[in-house]
Amino acid sequence: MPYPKGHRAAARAKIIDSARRLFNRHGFDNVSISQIMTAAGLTHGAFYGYFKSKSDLYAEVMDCFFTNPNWQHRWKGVAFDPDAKLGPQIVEAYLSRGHLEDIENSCPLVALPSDVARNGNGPRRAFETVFAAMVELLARSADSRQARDASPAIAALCIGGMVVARAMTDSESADDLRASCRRVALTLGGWKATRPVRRGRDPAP
Amino acid sequence: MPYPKGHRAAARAKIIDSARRLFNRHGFDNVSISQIMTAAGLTHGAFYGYFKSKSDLYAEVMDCFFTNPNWQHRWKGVAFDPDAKLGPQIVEAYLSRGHLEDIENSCPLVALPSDVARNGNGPRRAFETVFAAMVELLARSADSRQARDASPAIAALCIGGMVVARAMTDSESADDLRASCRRVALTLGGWKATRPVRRGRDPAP
DNA sequence: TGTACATCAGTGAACGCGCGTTCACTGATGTAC
DNA sequence: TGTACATCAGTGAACGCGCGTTCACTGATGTAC
Repeated sequence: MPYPKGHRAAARAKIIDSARRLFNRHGFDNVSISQIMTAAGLTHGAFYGYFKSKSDLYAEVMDCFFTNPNWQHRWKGVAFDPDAKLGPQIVEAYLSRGHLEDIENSCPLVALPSDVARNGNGPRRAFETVFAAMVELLARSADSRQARDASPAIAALCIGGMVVARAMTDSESADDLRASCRRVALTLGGWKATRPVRRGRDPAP
Repeated sequence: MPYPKGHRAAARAKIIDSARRLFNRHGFDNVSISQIMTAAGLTHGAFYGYFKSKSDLYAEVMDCFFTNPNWQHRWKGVAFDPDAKLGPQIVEAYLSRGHLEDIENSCPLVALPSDVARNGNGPRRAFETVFAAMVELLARSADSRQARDASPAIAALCIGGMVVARAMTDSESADDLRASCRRVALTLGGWKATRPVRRGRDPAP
């Protein structure tokens, strides 16, 4: 045991974290193994000591938003109130300017849907799982049958709004779109506007 | 004038059409100039007689859904009723199984949003224009101020629903999601369910 | 406590490959006579 | 109508480059004595 216990696990986690940030920013196919490994503080050759191939990484990178029990920690600068309803807080956080701008820590449902759709079943199943987890969280906060039935649409609305807002050049149009989606999403869920406490100086959306 | 009049324009259009189909299916970065030119019946060297560079093609490929005056012809197998409201017909067509499966002729807002977000301002502006055209068409069919204000969210809902449905492995989940989005989108627009006449054997969504 | 050693995480040169782009050349065409 | 020619759309070899992947090797480490 020439290296400290947990060394390999820590290195592996660091590689996945580097890959997540780079994939979110540039997409699966525009990130090389060298870039990932350099960002993780290693050289490209070490990669194959941890993963069978580049495509093996795909599914692992998805494991973050909503499925991980610690999912709330993925939202930098947002403190969720565990005593209040989670649904409206998720909608607010999802459509926030923070989430729009923090590409690296973005929800993969927003950053990578086209890449996932073009790749194998591994990443697609991971994507499905994350989406199902998001829908489930929203449905749990629904008071009426109508609102519960609308949960998949509320999730699709949040994702679609962010995907389109990210593609826009004009930040004012993007703000308008986020505001429109936010209002409609909260109405669909039967929720009043809430605002999760922000830790940073992040201006309100 | 050693070649027939219009020869160049026709060849150029064919290259753009090949590029559109290939980009929709594989994404911007996974399609080579050779592939595009071969699909257009030419060799890769001829490309630079038509375009300055590969990225020059991006914006041109977006010019289809909604912005082109002939946009209705882009929907294969769907006949729009010009005497009825267009809004609900667009929602139905957008969230149809036909649109889900016909990747090559997909609306670029669904097929390419992540690619656009990662590329320069040219494709992004083209994307914005197509989105604005879609919102405008939806808003024109709105009867109330409330429905008109919801138009951007309706568009985002249609796009988000399709983007997520395309990423799913399970076609039943995808069908459920499309149905949920369709129902909610029609309600938001204040529209009753309509069904555009289908020319093909395409089963109803 | 000090030293010799076995372990194995990590290195970096090398591979074949396809990419975007360039450019000297080819050859089918419409035109002029 | 027949021929010689100028035009220019298209060809395909060549370029430098970075990719994913392999593998013989290095060298820092914890362990045994």
